[in-house]
Order: sequence, then C-alpha cells, then structure tokens
Amino acid sequence: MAKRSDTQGRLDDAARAGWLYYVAGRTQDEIAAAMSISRQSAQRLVSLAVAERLIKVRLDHPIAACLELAEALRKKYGLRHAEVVPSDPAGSSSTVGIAEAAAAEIERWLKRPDPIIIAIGTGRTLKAAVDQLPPMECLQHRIVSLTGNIGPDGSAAFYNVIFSMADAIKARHFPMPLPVLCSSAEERETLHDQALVRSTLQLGAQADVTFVGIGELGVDGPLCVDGFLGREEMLTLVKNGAAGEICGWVYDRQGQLLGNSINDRVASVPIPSREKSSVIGIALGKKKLAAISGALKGKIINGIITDEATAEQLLSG
Amino acid sequence: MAKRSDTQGRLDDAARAGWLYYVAGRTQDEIAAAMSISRQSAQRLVSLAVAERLIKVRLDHPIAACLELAEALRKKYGLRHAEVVPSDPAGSSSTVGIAEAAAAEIERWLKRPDPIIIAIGTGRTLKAAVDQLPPMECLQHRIVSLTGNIGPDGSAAFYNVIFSMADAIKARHFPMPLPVLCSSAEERETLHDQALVRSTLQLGAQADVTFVGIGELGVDGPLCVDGFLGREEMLTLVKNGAAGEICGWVYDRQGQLLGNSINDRVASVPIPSREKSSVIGIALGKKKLAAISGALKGKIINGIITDEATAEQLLSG
DNA sequence: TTTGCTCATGGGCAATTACTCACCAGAGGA
DNA sequence: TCCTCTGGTGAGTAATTGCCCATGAGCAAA
Repeated sequence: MAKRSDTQGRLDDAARAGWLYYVAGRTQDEIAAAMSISRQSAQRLVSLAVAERLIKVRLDHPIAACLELAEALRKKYGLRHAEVVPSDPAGSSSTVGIAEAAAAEIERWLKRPDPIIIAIGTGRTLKAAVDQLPPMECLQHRIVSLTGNIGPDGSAAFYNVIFSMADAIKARHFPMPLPVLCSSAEERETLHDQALVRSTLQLGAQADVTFVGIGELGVDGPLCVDGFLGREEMLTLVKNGAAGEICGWVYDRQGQLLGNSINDRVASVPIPSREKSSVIGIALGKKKLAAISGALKGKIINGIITDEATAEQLLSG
Repeated sequence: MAKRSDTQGRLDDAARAGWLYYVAGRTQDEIAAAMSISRQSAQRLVSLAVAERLIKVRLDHPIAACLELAEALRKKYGLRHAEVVPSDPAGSSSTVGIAEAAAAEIERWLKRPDPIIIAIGTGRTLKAAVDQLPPMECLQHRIVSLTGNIGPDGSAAFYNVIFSMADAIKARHFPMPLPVLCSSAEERETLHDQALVRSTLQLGAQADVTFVGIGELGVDGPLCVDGFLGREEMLTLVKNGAAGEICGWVYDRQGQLLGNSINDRVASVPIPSREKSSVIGIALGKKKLAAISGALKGKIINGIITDEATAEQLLSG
C-alpha cells in the first residue's frame, strides 16, 4: 500500500515537474533545486510526465491536421513519404497547393549534391508541379521520362512532362522516343529493342526517385481525353474492373495490373522498384479516389502527395 | 517553389517544424533533414512556433496539493468553483500557469453545446488567459463585455479583453460602446439609457458565467497605471478603505462596495448575480491578496482561479 | 545605381537534456 | 532467512538544443 501511494505521489511530482518544465519554462536544474532532488531525477519526472501523457501538446494551425493525416496515410499504407496540403475550400482546380508542394519535394531531390536519377511520369497535375520549379542547375543528375512522347496522332504528347522540366532544370534529360501506346505487344517488343530505347529503359529502371501522376479511368479520364483510347475500349476496361492508370499501366481497385488489357501495348518504362526507390504519386480529387486508393493498396507507389479532403477519404475507405 | 520571404509560408513551416518536434517527437536534426534546411533553421522554426503561440502545452493532472487547497478554498468561501495551479517558485510573472488554467476553464464553458451567455471583465491576467484560447467555433454562445472599451484618453482600452477573445472564438460578441468611467453619475445614466447600451446591459445581467480579473488598489494598481484614476483620487479611495476593484467597481476588505466613491461613475455592467450564475475571478500574487480576499468575503465572486501560494495565504488569513 | 537596413542562414560552441550503467532498498516468495 | 525482482538513484557520457556571430540576399530610400 505504501507502494500505491508512492506511485500516486510520484505521478504528482511528475506532473509538477512537467508543469514547471513545459509551462513555466524552467530548466531541469532549476526544477531539481526547487523540488530538492537531483537533476537526473527531475529529468526522469519530466519524461515520466510525458510518457504518462500528463503533458498534452496541441498545435493551433491548419497545418496540424494535414500532418496528422499524412502520418496516418504513411502508417496505413506503409509509405516512405506522405504529404498532405490544405484543401482549397472553394477548390475546383486539381492543382491548387498540391503543385507547389510537389515542386518543393522535387526541388529537395534536385538539391542533393550526389548524382541521382529522377524518373518522371505524366499527367496534368505533375505538369503543373513541374511548372512551379524554379530554374536550377543540376548537372549531376539525370532525368528520365517513363512514358513515350509521341501522341496518338503522331504529334508530341502535350502532357509529356519531361520537356517542361528541361526548360527549368539544367540537367541531362532523357525523353522516350516512342509512342505512348503501341499497336501491339509485338511492336512494343521491336521498339524496346532499339539500342537507344534500351538504354533509356535501363536508366528508368535505376531511378532513385520517381514522380508520377495518377489518372482516373472513364470516358472523361486523361487516356480518353487525350485520345490514347477510344470510348469503347475505355468502357470495356472499366467493365473489367480497371480503377486507375499510372503512365498508362492500368490497374484495378486493389492495385493489380490488368492482364488482358492495353497493358500489353503500353510503351512506358515499367514503374521502378518500390523496394529500392521512392515512387511518389501526385493526385487529388474525388474523381481520382479509386485510382489513388488502388495504387496505394497495390503498392504501385510508396509515396503520395495529395490534399486534405482526399486524404480523409483515403483513410475512411 | 514559393518565395521563402512570405510570412505566411514561414509560419506554415514553423507549424510543420513545431508539429514534428512536439507531437511527432522528432529531433531537430531529423526535422532539418525532412525539410531540407539546416539544423539551425529547424531550431529557429521550432522556437518561432513557440514564440507565435502555435504550440500550446497543457498539463492534465490533478495535483494533490493544489486540489486540497482548491477544496479548502471552496469550503471556506462557499465557492462554486476553485482552481489552484502550482506556484512558480521563482515566479515574478503574474500570469504564468494561471492563464493556461483559466483558458482551460473558459474552453470548458465554450464547449457546451447549449447556448450560453459568457460575460468578460478586464485585466492583464484575464487577457493572458484569453490569449491562450485555441480557435473555436461557438456560434451558439454570446460573449458580452462587462466594461466599456474606451480608455481615459478616448482611445480603445487596451486591456478590454473581448476583442482578443473575438480573435480566437467565433461567436457573437458584444463589446460595450462606452468609456470605462463616466464624468458623473448623470452622464452614466444618460449613456446607459441608449437603446444599444441597454440591450448589452441586459445581456450582461443574464450571463451564465462571468470571468473577471481582480485589480489591487494603490498608485501602482491598474486603475492608476492605465490612467483611469489620478494619484490623488486613488489615495483618497485607499484612505476610505478600498481594497480592490473588479471591472472598476471598488470595494473594501469585506467586499462591500464603497458608496461615496467612483462607483457612481463606473460605466460597467453590474457584476452578474452570484446566486444564479458563476462569477469566476482570476488573480494571484501577494499584492492582490487584500483584493482577492475582499472579493471572496463579500461574495462578489463565487469562483476563483489562483495559484498555490496565494491560495495558502487566502486560507491562513 | 548606391547606401543602409532588415532578416534569414549556417557555423561554431556552450548549455542543456537523454541515455546507459552500476548499485541500492524494500517487497514478496521459497 | 535468503533470494530475487522491481523500481529508484547518482554518475558519467553522448546527443541534442540554444545562442552568438559573421555573412549575404532582398528591399526601400537616397
């Protein structure tokens, strides 16, 4: 019984010490003097107060909610990187805030002094992010595009992001001199066998970090809007369970690549290893929810940059 | 990337750093790495977060000694509410600790779902408490100031607390468009007869809970320091037995309002009924002892938030 | 354009804090 | 009674943090 009351008294002391430390801002030495104990004991009491959750810290800032969501996402999906930006309340645009955040993240990688390989996917959101990049000189790095740069009509694909990136960033960049979709698996094989293409493919496979957009499916999704797929093909895909697309690779709600689909004809570099490198998806919005969720569940990506509203839906789902 | 010079962005970063440090428990080195800044910058952001009061620390523990004192106070003076916080041993500041405790109590009232009327007095201690409040949405409540918001020189009275409160709390708030002291009893009557003022007076009278500071008298007391009373007037008051003031209402050591004094000219709302509502005084310190004691003895207040040392003196006296 | 001011930065260093180790005291069981 | 286990203590040491200073960028006034 002495033990019980001692424990109680110790918690009181812990509370007192914690109060003096955190609220009154005194040092542990001063607390030790005030309570007539050794400095080490004061330190123990303070850390006990923390461990017993007597001390509650709160952060009054809109960012706090975002950071908590990011932490939750990281935990739920085992991510290497998660970033949540505040939702634009009036937000209809799919790039508000997220583009800046993604640009900041890209910039962090570009600032590294050691040479790395950065792979870049495609998509409007990613393009908006890249457009936010300030001019930089990064001759130590190599930047490689995961997707072909030739559109369905033979012109340059507009949302091939690597050219926008090359405008701002001085680095060696490697576009893919291929269409986005081949007409058949055989054609893809032939094309991929070219020396130039092969080295680019190899480069992509070695990427240290990859940034990709995430496309939703449906007749309003980017694959259709940009003319890579016809309306009928798309409807068939959706009927077969397709939920989203990254660099043209189509997957279902669990993030499993579809086998009997256009995936045989996608000319893109396979998405780099999520074991050995960071693959960061950049997307937000209700329309993309299934696509983002699938990519996370199937571990097609191991990093995400999104907004508050989307993060909440991802966590509740 | 956004310009680093903009204040908003810097505060966001400070919030991020503060969150990572206090909530996630990372070291400043880790934060620096995560945010791609130097460790020193991370440290600056963390201390900025503290300086900007983005970080709020609260101690959640009923400390035995304080509880005992609180219980004794409650019994001795028949109080509805008594709260005692640990004294800062080296404490010179009159707001350390007590402000947090008072803020917690105010927050408890604000969190009530049923609509209530909260009346707010004045004073430095009370202002410090209100400054600790986190942003809240409480549209169901009404907050009314007991004192005028026009200072002796015609400017806005700085320690009129309701405006600070309005910054953090989203609720209907009703300041008093009056001076603190009128030049005569007649002027007061005229002013109080205005329709707008009358409705505010009425609102104040209906308050469910009232928070007031307690001011000591003397030439160093707030009435003099803030220029509401001249030195001579004050000395006369003290000679006549004045011991303290709440919202400008001056009372003696037994808590009886003085009849022949400035009380005829105080424009404040009468202190709400202690029979039907809670009137909580917030004060500590040896200088205020007579003022606090008088307010308790005369039942001008029926609740007190103070510190350990003051509580002990109140009980021994 | 120059000048002067403000403010963020990074380095270095001293103060402060956290952790590990060895030891001790009391409770409870064999 | 003795042993062991739990939980606390102080010392020493490594890690972390706070502060000062010189520097340089951005900006407004001259």
